[in-house]
Amino acid sequence: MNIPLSPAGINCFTCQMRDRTEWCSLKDEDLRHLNELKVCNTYDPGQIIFYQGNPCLGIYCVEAGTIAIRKLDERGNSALVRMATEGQTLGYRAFFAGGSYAANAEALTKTRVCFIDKEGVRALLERNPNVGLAFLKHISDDLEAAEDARLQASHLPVRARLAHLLLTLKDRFATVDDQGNLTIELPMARRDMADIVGTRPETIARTIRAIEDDGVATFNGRHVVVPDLDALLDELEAPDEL
Amino acid sequence: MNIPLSPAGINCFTCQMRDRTEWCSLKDEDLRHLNELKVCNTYDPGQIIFYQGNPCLGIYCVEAGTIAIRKLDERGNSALVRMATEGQTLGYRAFFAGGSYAANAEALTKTRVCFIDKEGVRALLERNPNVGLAFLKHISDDLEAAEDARLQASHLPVRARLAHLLLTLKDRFATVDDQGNLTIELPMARRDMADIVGTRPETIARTIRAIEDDGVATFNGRHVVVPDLDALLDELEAPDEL
DNA sequence: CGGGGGTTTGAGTCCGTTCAAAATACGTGG
DNA sequence: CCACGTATTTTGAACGGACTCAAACCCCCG
Repeated sequence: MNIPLSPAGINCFTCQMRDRTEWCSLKDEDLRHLNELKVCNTYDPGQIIFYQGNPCLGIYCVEAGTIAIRKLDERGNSALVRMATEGQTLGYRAFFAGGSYAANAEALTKTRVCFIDKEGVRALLERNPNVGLAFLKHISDDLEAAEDARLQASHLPVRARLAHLLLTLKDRFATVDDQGNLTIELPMARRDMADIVGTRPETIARTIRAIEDDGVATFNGRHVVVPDLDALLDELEAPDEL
Repeated sequence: MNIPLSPAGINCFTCQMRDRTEWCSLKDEDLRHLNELKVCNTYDPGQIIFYQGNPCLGIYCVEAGTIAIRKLDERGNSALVRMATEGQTLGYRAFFAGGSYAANAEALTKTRVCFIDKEGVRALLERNPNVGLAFLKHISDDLEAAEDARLQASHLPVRARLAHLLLTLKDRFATVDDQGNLTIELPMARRDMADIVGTRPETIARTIRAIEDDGVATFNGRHVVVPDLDALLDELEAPDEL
């Protein structure tokens, strides 16, 4: 297969993503240090970057591609906790809590990831307190998102939650086609959408059907066309207005 | 009413809870600083310590009592995000994310809380890097708990989730009665249990009924007797075994 | 061209909700 | 200490959304 990602030998100094990461406050010496510590790897779709239950050996920095954080329970139920794209960091929760990873990280697309080993992270945290603050902010945001998701899941019907997912994906995967329609290229299978919304694939299929019947969006495999964004926005309200 | 809480003028040096908080690594000079910064307050049941949507002015440290963190959505639905008791810190999520509080904090019992203002927290963070690490650990644990709760909520029936809640409350509110039975004194109303489990009060009532009929526990207002802990533990499994 | 996984559809069931009313607990003032 | 009004909890009946089980379908790939 050909290489959509630039060759290895990535350099933190020239990394386009750095400003969006926790490392954005690092300068000169510290940045040089990070650059030496990190180890780069590429993954194909479907490959697992780290496994739920494995001890945390360090943290990962996504340079390119899309990754799914998927959590499994004892009986094989799974939930897609979150998705990570360029500039995001993975595995920090386990690192700070000091235990094992609580979820799998699975590449959805071709992906390039930098790994920074535990000791290295610790060293950088010591050298630059801003790194710690950046992580605190990041985790705080995640926590709020997780709690919001819980509220949503228990009070909104599947249809509203699916609409919410589409709007989330829009920010990262949408383009505008020749007719001026909004189109979204879904980065995941129906199964994954079910996991993320907290339901079954059958229900996702039926809900998609219902949304199409109402003319809010048209689904064609992973290709979604949204003629009127407002109509999709309206789906977010719970079924009570007048 | 009489005074279950000792008089004001609390001192961080003698605070029994300090070892359990993020401040456990503070020594001498820093601790003195914290002691001067903090402002103590007492609250009666039902009083709000801070409001969802209000800007974060600092963080709170619970010295005695039980507090409910309750989140409301636009339509008046509420969910009990978590409960906080002695030694826990509140409001740190908003502090680090830099925005407003994402939930109400409401005293469930008589409560004494110390407030540390934003600037003060910042100063302590700078003086002692361990404080930041302690917060990172704390938030990481919260994040995992929140994500677990989400998985639970979408895959387990109400009955299992209620059992889970009872087991959580056991750690903090259970005693053993004269016959050797485990008894739990619930710190909240049915309404709150519904919120925490993510359902309606009616369903909680019915589920309690079902649990009683099966002899797993006996409810009498807020007084719960559990004759056999194992039976309660069994409720956690999903309804599939043989 | 023949699998094989993922997706869609269908029918039936169950769990939890809604709406409404009865019962109980609680706090207040007489 | 009791009576009363209010709020919470419990119960009932009917409805509905999502699940389960199972079969048909589709698309991709070898």
